[in-house]
Amino acid sequence: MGEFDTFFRSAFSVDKVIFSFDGAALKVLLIKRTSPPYKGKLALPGDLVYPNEDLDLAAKRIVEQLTTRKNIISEQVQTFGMANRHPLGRVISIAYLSVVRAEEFEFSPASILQSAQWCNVNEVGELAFDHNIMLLACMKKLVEKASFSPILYDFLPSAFTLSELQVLQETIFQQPFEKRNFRKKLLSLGYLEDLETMQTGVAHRPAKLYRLNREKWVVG
Amino acid sequence: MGEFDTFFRSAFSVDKVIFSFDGAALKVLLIKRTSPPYKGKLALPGDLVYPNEDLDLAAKRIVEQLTTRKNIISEQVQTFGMANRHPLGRVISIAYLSVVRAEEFEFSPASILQSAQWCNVNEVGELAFDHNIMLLACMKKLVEKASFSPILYDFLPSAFTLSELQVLQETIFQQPFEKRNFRKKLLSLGYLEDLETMQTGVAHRPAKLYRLNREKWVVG
DNA sequence: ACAAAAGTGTTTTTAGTACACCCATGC
DNA sequence: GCATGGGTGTACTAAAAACACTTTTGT
Repeated sequence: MGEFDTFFRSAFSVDKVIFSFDGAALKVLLIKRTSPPYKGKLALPGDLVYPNEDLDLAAKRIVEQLTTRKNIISEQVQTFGMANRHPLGRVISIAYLSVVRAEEFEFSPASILQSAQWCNVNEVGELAFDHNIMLLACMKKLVEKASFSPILYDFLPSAFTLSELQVLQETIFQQPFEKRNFRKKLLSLGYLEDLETMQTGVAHRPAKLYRLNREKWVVG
Repeated sequence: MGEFDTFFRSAFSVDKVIFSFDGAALKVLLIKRTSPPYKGKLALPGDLVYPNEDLDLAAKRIVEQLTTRKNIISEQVQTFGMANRHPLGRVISIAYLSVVRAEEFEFSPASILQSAQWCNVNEVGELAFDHNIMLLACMKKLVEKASFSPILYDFLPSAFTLSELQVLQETIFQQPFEKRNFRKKLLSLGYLEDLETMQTGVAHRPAKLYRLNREKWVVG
């Protein structure tokens, strides 16, 4: 038996963990599977990778099949390769992470057919395949990245208030921050720009709006 | 054409980035390829994954083919999946990282046949496949992990001096540390135990030996 | 005695923590 | 005018940075 017969009998898939934030909780995009295996079960959106398709492009394709938006960044997180993880054959799966704003992530007809929905990450229940483990790995990665990259700002609109940012960080890091120290710290970092405009239509003193200046971001 | 024919024509391999430290520089284990493609070229050790073999076990197997030692920990780093990365077919490769002591990593007959050798990571030249990129990704991962896990202690013998530890950290983080502050910091962390023995046979004041108490390690 | 690396204390600077009150808007 | 969240300053504490000399061994 030649190498081809022995080894070239496998497939790989990409599964997407797409996060958003609704102002109170971290959400993940799930679909209801329309075909076996695990038909009818909630799962992460994903697909097999075409034989001549780069992995990163497969991740991009899967996102673009779900929404009418373009240019969403995908980041590889981890590969899941237990021999028995897929009931129909040897399929390893590479988990990719994206962070989006739900308001801008308009569902495509294809994702509506699959009952795409935003679920609170703490209330997803049992998912198809090893997708619960994938979700946990991506949540961990998100927390890691949050300390060293501007990834959390992808959850927010381009203009946001410091309170919105604080609630987001408290949700992701799962700890409360003291208001004055939080504001002092963030403004001292120098990458938030005061837009010199205000919230409107709120039943309390309106907050200043800020934007992230990515050029001024420095690691750490 | 069914799903099987379309998709189940791929293979995956595991490539190992095995690091050691010779007291001055970070080293990586390379072999000389004995078969095409890239025959005769330096490469990371790796192999195709068997159809019913877990990925993590494949990583373990590849390490165990290289040395007479057992129980070496492998950690998954990143998956490389450009469609054209392997000249003979669609093969994605999962890079795994290990940290070992070269003194204890006795080469097996198989690795001697492949001219296994420790190369300074800054002097590897052009490697087979996309292995230069893999090496860089694993070096980055090593630096990341070094801040949050006791991985660097796998480079050191069980009894080591603070100076050895300092040189190691300076090499990995590529920055010098001030001696007194370095020692104060590390001893304050509380996970180094004074073995109450000394170096012998050195032409200067002998240093105290310490060991890592992994139970006392705390994250951060 | 000298070369070579080990070992140690104190001051200064910086970053983090804790804490309480006034402000602007919608209703 | 009152409820709601926005916005600010200062004192205290802990950690990090800077810095120079003495000690122990082999040769």
